Amino acid sequence: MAYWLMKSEPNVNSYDDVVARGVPEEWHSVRNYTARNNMKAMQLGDEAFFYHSNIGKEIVGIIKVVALAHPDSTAEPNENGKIVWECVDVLPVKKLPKPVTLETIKRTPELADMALVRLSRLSVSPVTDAEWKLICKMGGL
DNA sequence: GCCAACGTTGGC
DNA sequence: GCCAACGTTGGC
Repeated sequence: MAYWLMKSEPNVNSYDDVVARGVPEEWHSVRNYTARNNMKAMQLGDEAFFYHSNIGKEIVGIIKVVALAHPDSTAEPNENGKIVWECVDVLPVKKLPKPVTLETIKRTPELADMALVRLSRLSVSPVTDAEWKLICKMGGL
């Protein structure tokens, strides 16, 4: 069981939007190979932090992987007729009672080296067990 | 709105 | 295969 962090712009798809729909949904529109590869490495039941980029800049909840990587329904085939972009399907698990902000993460020595901080443009990144546990605790879980 | 970081593209 | 130019992401 591995842990991840997935970014979304809350004005496009917020955690509350996902909860309100209440059905599994594709984590579509990722167009970066590293992020895609991270999704291909995900297993059923893996959990991920849901991070609001641009607005809020904080981890607001937890989602889980309910379908392994499959072709992204929003992707166009390339010149060889292949769809290279894939995504997993996710469901919300629970909201963090206290969102953990990027600022807090940067100020916390144990978290300052997270992929979220080091690779700020990567929209799907790995989270270590230690980072996961600490953020859950800081988030009030 | 600016800019740093980084990925992609295309000329050579 | 290198590198300059350009585009995008996302924090500030």
